[in-house]
Amino acid sequence: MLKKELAKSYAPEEIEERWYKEWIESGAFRADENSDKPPYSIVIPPPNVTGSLHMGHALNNTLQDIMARYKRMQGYNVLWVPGTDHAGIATQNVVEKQLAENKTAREELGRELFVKRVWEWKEESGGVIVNQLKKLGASCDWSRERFTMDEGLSKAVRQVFVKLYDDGLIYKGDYIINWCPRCKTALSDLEVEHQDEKGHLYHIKYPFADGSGELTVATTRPETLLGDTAVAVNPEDERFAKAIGKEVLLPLSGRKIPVIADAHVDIKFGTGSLKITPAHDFNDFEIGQRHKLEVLSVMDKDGRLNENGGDYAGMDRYECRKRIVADLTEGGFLVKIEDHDHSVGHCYRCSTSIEPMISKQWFVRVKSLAGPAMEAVRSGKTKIIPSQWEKTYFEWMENIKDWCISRQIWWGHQIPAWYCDCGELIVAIDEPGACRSCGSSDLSRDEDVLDTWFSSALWPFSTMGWPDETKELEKFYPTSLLVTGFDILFFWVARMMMMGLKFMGEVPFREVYIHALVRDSQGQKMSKSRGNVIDPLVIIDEYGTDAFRFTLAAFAAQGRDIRLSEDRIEGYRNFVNKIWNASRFALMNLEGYSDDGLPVKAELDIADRWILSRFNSVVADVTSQLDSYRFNDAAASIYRFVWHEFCDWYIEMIKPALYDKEGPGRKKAVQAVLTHLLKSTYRLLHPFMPFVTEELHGYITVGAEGIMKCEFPKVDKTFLDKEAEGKMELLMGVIKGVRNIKGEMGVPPSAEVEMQIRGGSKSALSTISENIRYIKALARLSSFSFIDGAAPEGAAMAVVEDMEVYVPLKGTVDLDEEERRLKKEIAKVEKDMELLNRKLSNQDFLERAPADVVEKNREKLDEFSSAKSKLEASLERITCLK
RNA sequence: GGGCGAAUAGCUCAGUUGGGAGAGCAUCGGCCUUACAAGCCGAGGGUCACAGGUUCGAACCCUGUUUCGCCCACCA
Repeated sequence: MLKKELAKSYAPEEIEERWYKEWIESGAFRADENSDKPPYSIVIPPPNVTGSLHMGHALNNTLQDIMARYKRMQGYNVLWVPGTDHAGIATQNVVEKQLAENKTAREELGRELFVKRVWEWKEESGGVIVNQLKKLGASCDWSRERFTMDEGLSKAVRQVFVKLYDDGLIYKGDYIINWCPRCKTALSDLEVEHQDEKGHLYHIKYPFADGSGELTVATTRPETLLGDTAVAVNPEDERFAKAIGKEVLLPLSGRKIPVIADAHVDIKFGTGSLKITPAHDFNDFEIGQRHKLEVLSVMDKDGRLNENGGDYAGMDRYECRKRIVADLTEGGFLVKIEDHDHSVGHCYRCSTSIEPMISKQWFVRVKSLAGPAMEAVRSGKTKIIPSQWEKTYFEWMENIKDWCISRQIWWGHQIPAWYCDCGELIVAIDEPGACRSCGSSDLSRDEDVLDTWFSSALWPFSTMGWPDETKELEKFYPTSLLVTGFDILFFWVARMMMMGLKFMGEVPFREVYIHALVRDSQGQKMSKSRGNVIDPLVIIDEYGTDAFRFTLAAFAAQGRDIRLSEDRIEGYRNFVNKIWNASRFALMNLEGYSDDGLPVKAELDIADRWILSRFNSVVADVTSQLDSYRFNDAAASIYRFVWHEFCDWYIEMIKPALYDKEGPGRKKAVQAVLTHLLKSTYRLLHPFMPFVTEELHGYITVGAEGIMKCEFPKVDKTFLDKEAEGKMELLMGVIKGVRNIKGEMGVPPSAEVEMQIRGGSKSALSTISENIRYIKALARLSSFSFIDGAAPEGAAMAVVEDMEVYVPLKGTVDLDEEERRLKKEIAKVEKDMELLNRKLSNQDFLERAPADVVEKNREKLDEFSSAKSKLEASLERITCLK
């Protein structure tokens, strides 16, 4: 029997830990690859192993968990694959920092030892975020946890690389790339973050070699001057028509370089002539290609001037800039320096200014992969939600550039390419024993590793065992849903689309839900490097996981950033407590009750019919809201129902029955409805608040299985009851009318008053008399009567539908107060009437608006006008009494 | 330079085919009414950024403006 006493308020810590452990032990999260239930699969966006849970993760994983739990309860065979990403540069940086603290460096350790060291770090500290996800309640199938550098996933990476290479989609070559002088590696275009910086525009004279004057160029980067191999002007620019084809002398060096014409040069910008440094600027590189200019590199991998830098060799790039400017000034070459704001690229991992450099790198030719990836979205094979992101996706895909995939770091998937002294390049899945050309066994492997996102791109199928043909792939690929932030739409989503289609011949996911970013109070993205992070774990400690999760869901409106407010979290913490206490109340009143399910309809009272109707209507709402990823709407629907319908009204209405004041039959019926509703509400809430619902569910269902084995509530249309809802509206209206009078007239809520009702339709009156006990209890009445004839003297009055509700306050009634109150009510009604009158006297409205709209407005006007005359009559009587 | 989004109550935000403006928090007044003071009852509070347009009717659709945010882009 149910006889447990709950604590007075909900204390999350112990309960959360206990239940998570229980779920893991019972295998509740495990997907069954042999089950014939319909599959539903999600792969987690793998957090960096270096990471710790931030708000973005919390939101992302809460939404995934809501869907996973929802679908599981709906009877799907749910697979949620968890795992982490090796995060090449980020992880390497972490370990390098540790080495630096010990006054050593990776170069001193050597590659093998360094990589070993990173693995050790990963084994020790890499699991932090996984445990934090568990605190969040994430129902991942941990038995299938993956890491992007697991053996299986690494094999998948090599296989993909080889296939792309064999298909001519991977090539190696000398190109200008983004170089981070601190990480000492190439970066893809996406890994460069542009920021506006205040800089200068230096105007520098380049004298003509024939002594016929000079050209003045404008540059922001004078330190690259020694790498200039031309000066360009626009062919349309009449000012420089004669200069084209001449030569100029490079200042500080005297080297002769040609003046060329190229349409890229903007006539209106700067001086109209542009120095060309093909080795250190993306545009200049292209211009150089067009004009077959020499590519002269003047900088080394540290960002220092190299041997081509003459006197400046060995100097840091910024130091060099100062020196060159000084020397130009001294040599009379510097015309002027202007302030100039421009955007400068920075490394997304360490924020160092990017240096464009020529370097031999590996690239993926992505154009041919992008086509099918676009087509899949266009045709609806993959749906992006909210759909406005599709446009962004298409635009990027259409302008996609080759992807630089090699990185000059050690932590990651080493490129499966081997070189032989004979010049042969062998690309293979496994290390070749000998050169296939000359037979030499003296092969050296390419030093570079792959971009981290290369392995992430394979995640949806590599985690399921590809390239083997596994049951998992057969059952769970394509995955059902991907939940991610828009910040990695290109980095990750787009690339998964391309790779999935190429290697599986099928999209990686049916739907992609793009959620907002959780930002700080300035609207900035939260990140460790900015130091503006609010720690979700602190929030969880303070308010509990369920409250936190519910808050995130409630904030997760589509297409809008989230600025987390602690007030809201507190509010939802209170909501959790409300549910706890409603349950506590129920359990106190269920003693001796044995659950036989709902009684037959005939035994249900108006209150029961109403709340069951409301519940089923909310189930319908929540189901459709979750199906369309409107998490905030779903949260709001549940909140409103639980607090403002179930707790505020239903529980209050059934108290007398529970306190044995309405007979044993009624008590049992009420207990049954209460039990049913609580159980169903826990199930409805479980995806949002897994812990408290599981705990409470265990109290109310005796000896049953855990809540996760229960079915998510389904709409039972036979309970949808418009009649009951209409009658309840009336009853609540009367109760609110009396409460309003009390509140406004300074009568304490607990003081019992008399109520008289005058007028009203037959059906309204019978609804009231049948259910008068509810009104008596909730409005706290001492007595009640229907009256005919004259209105009572000295009574406060409220209009409810077509009735006048009087609360005689006799000696205590404050006439001035009642006069004020009535005037206020009248003013309110008049304002409403004015709007309606204006509408209804508009001929065009009457003619063109749909008939039902017109009719509705007419009815409302009638109601208001009748209410108004009643209020006015009452006001008149009050005034007479004064 | 291109694109996307936002502007609604003091604050944080909802508002899904155009049909009398909502929630939470905060504020004010009244309540320890035997689940909950993390609570209960009542109340006040908005020219829906601005200007036009479409429409019988606009927070919502169209045009323009202002402010803010984000993404992309090679203006030296």
